[in-house]
Amino acid sequence: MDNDIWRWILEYLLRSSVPDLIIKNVLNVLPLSGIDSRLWKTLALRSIQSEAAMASFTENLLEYLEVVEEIDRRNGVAITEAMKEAYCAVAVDCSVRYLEACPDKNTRGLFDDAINRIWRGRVRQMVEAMASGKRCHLFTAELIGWKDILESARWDAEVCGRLMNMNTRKNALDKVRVYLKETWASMGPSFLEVAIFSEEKGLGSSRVDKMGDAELAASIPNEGCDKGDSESVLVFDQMNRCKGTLYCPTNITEEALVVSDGSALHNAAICMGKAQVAGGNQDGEQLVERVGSSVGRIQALGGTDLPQRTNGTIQKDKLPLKHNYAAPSTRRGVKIIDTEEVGPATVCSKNHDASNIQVEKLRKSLMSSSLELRVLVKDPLPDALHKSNIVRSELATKGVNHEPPFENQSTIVNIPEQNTCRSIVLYQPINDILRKQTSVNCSNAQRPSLMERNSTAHTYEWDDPFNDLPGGSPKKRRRKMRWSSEEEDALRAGVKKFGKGNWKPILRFYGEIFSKTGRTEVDLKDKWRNLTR
DNA sequence: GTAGGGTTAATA
DNA sequence: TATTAACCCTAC
Repeated sequence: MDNDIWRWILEYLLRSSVPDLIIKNVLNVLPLSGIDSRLWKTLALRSIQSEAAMASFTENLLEYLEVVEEIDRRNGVAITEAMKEAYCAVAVDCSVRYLEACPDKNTRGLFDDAINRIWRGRVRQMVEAMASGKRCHLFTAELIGWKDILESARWDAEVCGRLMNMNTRKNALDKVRVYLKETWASMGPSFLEVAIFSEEKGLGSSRVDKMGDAELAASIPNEGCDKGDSESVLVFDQMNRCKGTLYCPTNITEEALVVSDGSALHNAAICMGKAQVAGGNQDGEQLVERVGSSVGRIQALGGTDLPQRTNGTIQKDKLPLKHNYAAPSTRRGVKIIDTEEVGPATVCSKNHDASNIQVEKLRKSLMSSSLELRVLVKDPLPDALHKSNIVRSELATKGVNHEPPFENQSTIVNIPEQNTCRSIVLYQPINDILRKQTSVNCSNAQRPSLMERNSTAHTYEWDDPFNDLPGGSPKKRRRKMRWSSEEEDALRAGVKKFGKGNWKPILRFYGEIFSKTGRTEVDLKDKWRNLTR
């Protein structure tokens, strides 16, 4: 199956409310190669959401937040206050819980361990990183303040008592919820949802071409303020459900945009006027690479801040490179679809071939993909359960993750039962199930003796004159390239972040460093073996 | 994609 | 010459 399709499906599932167990099974069978940073971030956020849904945080969540922070930092995305606060609150809760579990001063070994892991480990590393000139956006004065408080709780009974009386879990839950809501909104909907929506609305299909101004205009809900001096922008929630039309009270009345990409909303891409959209071309039919603006702000439905441009200039380089902008010719608007793959973004007011190609590709691939998924992924719920909403609701009450969308959940902290489905383990080494199956299926396979010489490992050096001989000539052996300290540091950091054995994600994450010397994931594995010998 | 054994070349 | 690091190959 096309890697694009896998990514679209995975992103869609991660953004949906399907049970974690299904997602875990999908992750087990999906080829995780080619996962981009946005998808890693989505995976991390889903993991955070799963933990939050359980109303009980583990230190994994700190790891997830650190991963997201690094991804955001590398992509130039600002680290929000909500994220910093969530990190701090979770760190506090993950410490204080042991204080509650072992109130007796003589049995606080677990609390001491937590202090060592979190505050003398993670937080201290941040301090050291800052001291060495590195930027660590999760580091805050509040964090240091809590470090001192928690340290003093080890010997100060009064501080200890105060901490035990605090509801640190609810505070952490609240902070994480705020962070998630904000971040999901800023990321916008998944590509699949955008594609499906645009198909339903006719914006991404050829149907648009056949629609006239009036018909297309009628398809867009008009709610809110007076249209007279306003500009309409379709507003979508984080699940890409249309929330209605937003009329921007500006003086610019040329053309409004139909924006269905939340990330574009977040990253400021509301552009008014053909000439401005097209970068100066008055008929609006010119291709434009990137558009975006963050001049002024308007409040979108659902509380999302919608960056808005209010003057005649277009700021470029505000949006990611790979966006496709397609505008129906007959409607004053531009539809923005994040395809991740279409290369330099284009604004097409006459037609939207690029997005149509993507949607068509998706549609066709999904036909086969669904069959493949059915084969590969075994739904943990029996068919009978799928058919019974009553049983489903019963499961939901038992915490089998049929919870409502996160933003609709109560803020009351309910501790679920112990036997409920735990959160997804982020970056879990793939496929225990398949590995087991493979080992069973191949149990009778003939394996060479360990003492037998590996006759296939003969290779020839680069300069071997026989290397160029046609017809099965031996493969060239690469020149030896010694590992630099930068590479070694990146590898160590990668193993710490992603875990040993996840060489591909590490390679991709530190691609800037490893690509200089052309390292492969096997090289990383071999080097780690050398480092740990 | 990863693990692990084997090969090769550089170095002490 | 022994050791080590880097690279290769194959099974799973």
